[in-house]
Amino acid sequence: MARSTNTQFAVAVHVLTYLGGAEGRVVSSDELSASTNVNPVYVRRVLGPLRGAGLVRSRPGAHGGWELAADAGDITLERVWQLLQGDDPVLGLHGPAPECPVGRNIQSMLTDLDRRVAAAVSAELRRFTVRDVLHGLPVPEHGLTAPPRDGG
Amino acid sequence: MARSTNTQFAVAVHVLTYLGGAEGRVVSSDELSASTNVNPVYVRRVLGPLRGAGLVRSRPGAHGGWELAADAGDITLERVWQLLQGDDPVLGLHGPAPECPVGRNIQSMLTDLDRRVAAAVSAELRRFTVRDVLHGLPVPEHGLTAPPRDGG
DNA sequence: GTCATTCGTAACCACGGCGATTACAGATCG
DNA sequence: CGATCTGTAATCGCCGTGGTTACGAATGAC
Repeated sequence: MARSTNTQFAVAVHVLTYLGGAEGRVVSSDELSASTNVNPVYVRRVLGPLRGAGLVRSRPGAHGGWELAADAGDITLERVWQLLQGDDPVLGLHGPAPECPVGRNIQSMLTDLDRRVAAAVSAELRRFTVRDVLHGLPVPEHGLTAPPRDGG
Repeated sequence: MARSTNTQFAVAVHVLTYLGGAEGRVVSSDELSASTNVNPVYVRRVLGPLRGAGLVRSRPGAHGGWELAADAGDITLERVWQLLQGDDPVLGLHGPAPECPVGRNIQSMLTDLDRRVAAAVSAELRRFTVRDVLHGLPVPEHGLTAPPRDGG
């Protein structure tokens, strides 16, 4: 499934926010490493997909480093999540006995359920951008109060 | 954080659904193991917290086994999730440099964000019960379409 | 009472993911 | 040229997950 002890998303959001606060200054992965407290190599590894998606730019060589390639207000956390977690299951699935029809049916239900939960996570993350993290998350209007169940 | 390759939730839902379809019959962990394709010891380990919460009953000895202790329509998947995943972070957090004020601020933002996402997951899972998994998940009314962002 | 069955739980092991670390090639600037 | 910084591969240790074994206790059949 997606993560457990996977810190890529947290590191990515941290770095993006840091860059958003650096106002165009080019920041080395060493400096980013100092703030995130993770290895500079790991920082570059995490930032790779973000660069591929055009969220950040990097420049090698002396006085090189990283900077945002888009407005902080245009980078949703959903985008970051999707780039780093891809389509990994959120809930975690198992591999039921294929010869058991009951098991196979439950498996397809769980897969469907996972899709819905992943969509809920995406929807929540879509509400926030790097700018929000930088300036403080907006007060929640929904998301902490839950709708009633369907099947009740 | 919560899980990555953690299958406890999936196994639990599988077993609860299986028991819900067994209509009061007492089912051994060996039989549950055969359907879920995981070890019977692991089945019992996963079921432990559910028994503690009164969702299932177990009886040792000959002809012993497991049965539901509540109506399948009263067991929400949110309850199962909370019992097994507890308050583990959903997004996965890192440990930023404590001496960096920027880092500490971002950390608190990420913790807040994780709470919201966890609430969104809970809200989605609250819509479904074991009965829903048994009879088929209801058609989604919301959850696959996302609300607009706050901070835009 | 005796024995087979099943849960309860602890102990130990193997596998795999995560992130640190090292190493080295390529790019860039003074 | 030399210093700096990215890009990337290779390797390592740690830890969570789940499998496996083992043994005690509870229950029912006989």
